Amino acid sequence: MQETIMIDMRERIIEAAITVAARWGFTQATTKEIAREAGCSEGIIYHYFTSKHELFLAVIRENAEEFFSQLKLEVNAGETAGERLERIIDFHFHYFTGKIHIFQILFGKTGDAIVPFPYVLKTIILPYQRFIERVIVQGIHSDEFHQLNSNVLSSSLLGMMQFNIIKLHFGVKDNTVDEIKNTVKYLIFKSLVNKKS
Amino acid sequence: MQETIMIDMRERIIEAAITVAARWGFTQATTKEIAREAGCSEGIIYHYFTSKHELFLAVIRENAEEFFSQLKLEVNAGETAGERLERIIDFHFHYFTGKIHIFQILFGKTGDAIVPFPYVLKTIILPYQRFIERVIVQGIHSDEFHQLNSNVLSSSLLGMMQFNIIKLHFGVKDNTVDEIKNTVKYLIFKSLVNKKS
Amino acid sequence: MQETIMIDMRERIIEAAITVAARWGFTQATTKEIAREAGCSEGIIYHYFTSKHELFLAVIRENAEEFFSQLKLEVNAGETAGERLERIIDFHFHYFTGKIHIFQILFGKTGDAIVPFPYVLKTIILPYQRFIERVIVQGIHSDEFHQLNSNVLSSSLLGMMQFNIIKLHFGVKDNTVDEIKNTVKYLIFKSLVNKKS
Amino acid sequence: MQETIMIDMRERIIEAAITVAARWGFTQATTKEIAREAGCSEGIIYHYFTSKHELFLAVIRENAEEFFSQLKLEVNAGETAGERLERIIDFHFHYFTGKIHIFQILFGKTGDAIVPFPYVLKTIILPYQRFIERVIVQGIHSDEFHQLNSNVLSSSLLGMMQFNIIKLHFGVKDNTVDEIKNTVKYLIFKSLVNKKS
DNA sequence: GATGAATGAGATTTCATTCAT
DNA sequence: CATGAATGAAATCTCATTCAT
Repeated sequence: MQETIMIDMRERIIEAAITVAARWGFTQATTKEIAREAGCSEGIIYHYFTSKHELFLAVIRENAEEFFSQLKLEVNAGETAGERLERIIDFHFHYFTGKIHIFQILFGKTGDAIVPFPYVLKTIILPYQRFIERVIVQGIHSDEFHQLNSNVLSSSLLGMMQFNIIKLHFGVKDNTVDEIKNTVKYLIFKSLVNKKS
Repeated sequence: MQETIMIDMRERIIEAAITVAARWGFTQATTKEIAREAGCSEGIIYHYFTSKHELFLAVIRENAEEFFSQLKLEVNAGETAGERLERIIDFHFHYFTGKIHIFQILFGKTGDAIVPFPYVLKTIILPYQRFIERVIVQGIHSDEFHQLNSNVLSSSLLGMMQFNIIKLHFGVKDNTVDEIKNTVKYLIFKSLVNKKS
Repeated sequence: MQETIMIDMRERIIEAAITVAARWGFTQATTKEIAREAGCSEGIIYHYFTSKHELFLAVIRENAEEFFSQLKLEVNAGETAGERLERIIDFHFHYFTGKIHIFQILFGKTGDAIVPFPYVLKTIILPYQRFIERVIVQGIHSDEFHQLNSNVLSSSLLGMMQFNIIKLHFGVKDNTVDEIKNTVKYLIFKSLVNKKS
Repeated sequence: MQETIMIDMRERIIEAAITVAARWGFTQATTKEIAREAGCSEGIIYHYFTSKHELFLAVIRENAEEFFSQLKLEVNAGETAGERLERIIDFHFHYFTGKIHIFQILFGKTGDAIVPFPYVLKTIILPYQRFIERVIVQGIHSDEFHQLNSNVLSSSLLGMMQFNIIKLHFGVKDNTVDEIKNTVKYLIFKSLVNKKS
């Protein structure tokens, strides 16, 4: 009857799966709960996905695609390595403080019987880290940045952003998003950037 | 029968619970599996703990106590704030690359139906972060460190250490533990330390 | 659109039902699978048949009719009881080594929640056995055959033909069809036929 | 409370499984129904068997063992091939008209999704047929029997016995067990036995 | 203390059948 | 006529917890 109810059931199931999984993880997300959240029967889930496992692989795949395409669009608008790195930080905080559900799914858990962490690490987190690393390497080559361990640096940047966002997500409001962003940027650029530039 | 086998069944159950939970999380750790790992019956678990939930609260509590007492012992041996911060980093990598099971339990998962993340955050992660923060604040007061946001800084340090350890734990050997430690220390001290000191 | 594709959807569903049911029985034959095999939607099945149960009753009824009409045509061409009995054996092996799926439907699946065995027994198997029995009785009356228990004899003939065909159907090629037929005929006629005839 | 209720749960589940499967086959035999028949909870089935499939494999294995050991005991008491063959027929009718459930499981269906017919054929029916065949071959070698196709003969004997028993099992009382046995024996021995012997 | 058989609630998955289009 | 999305009941299987021994 209502227009909103009529929109693509497959999409609604995926949205519901994210919402429910964000609470306690993939395994704890029951099909019953997902169906309730999506406002449909449990059976219909199996019309669109062959199993709960397939459903979550689809959730991850489709959200990862969206994340990376937005990330690249945003970051490539920067010209220097410094600008790009700053855009990465801005985008990360914008994305994960806005769409909090997806953050949970993509970065929040180290493993689950349904979607093992190694899979998430390989398909999402490491590609993201390496994307950041490439920006740092560019900066080093162009002499914009110091010769530092770009791999550990990019991993560290990701780690610090994540941890601060988790705190926010669980209601620990020690700082505003801007305060966090500024300190993170200071930390990174203080080490990386050549005095003159 | 044998004395060595008899020593503290309670302890053996806790150890087994850690081992099993390290694999896929608290919920996926079944009592059957824990009993098998501990070499006892399922029933006896309920003699020592009122429920699976209680068992894991005990696991967390007792490991947290051990972690914090070791941490303090190690860190307080440092005299200046700089020394103490360095000892924190050394201890963190030593502890979590060695006792990998506990790392998983304490820091690895953002939530679980059995042991909700907010509980872990409140009882373990935030106290740890605030312990680090106090060291930084000391350094600022003693003019050893710059006037920076100590809260974000300590959170960031925790986040970057964690992320690099997760990578190691899941077999991504981009760097040695020493390379990681050195870069993390450089990153932190470059921002914090006054030129003169 | 194409005429050839359109010809008798009902017939196509019945054919598909036989093929699918021959695999694992009536209950295991899902409407989804039948629809796939027939190249139509699941819904249309319910336009031609009120239920899956009705569909299989129709499958059995219509195939039984065809079988019996061919059987009678073939057998009645024989003049003596001996000739007729031989024609029954020839026809049975000819028909069921060709139409192996129908054999499975009519004789192979002895009972199922969808089409109970007593129904199959009453509507197909016993009428067939009694048809054979009547031929034997004729032979006895005409003094062509010995005075033997025609009921057990006809049942036995049916049983031995069935068992040998099942073996063939499941790939046990101990003998050729001709070897089987010859031995079965020898067995039956050795007992039945009067020395003189 | 009652003594009969206390006997081995595993055995009770197996007995119940046979009873229930005898009705509509393995697939139709639900764990709920088996539990009801055994007077226990559904869960306990999985304490003794890893799956419904395993349960039925155990049912088949254990009954087959019992059947073959009884068969051999009985048959080997016969001295000549003729005596042995007669004992096979007697035993078959005794066994399958008495323990009707097992007959259903072992010989009644050409296939089921849970226990595929090829498995039953290979592990039970063909070994049985070949056991009969060896007796016939012995008789041929000892010149007791005619030179006939022992394979088709043994298969046919099995087929005719089976078919007559199925009729009895489903209440078609055209003949008594003794009438059937006598006619089957006449049929077989008339063809096989040398005039003189 | 210790065992492990037994329970029962709940999870995933299947599928005949219906119904809006 | 024809489609296939949607439903809901039921089936298999899991597992924390209890309890007689």
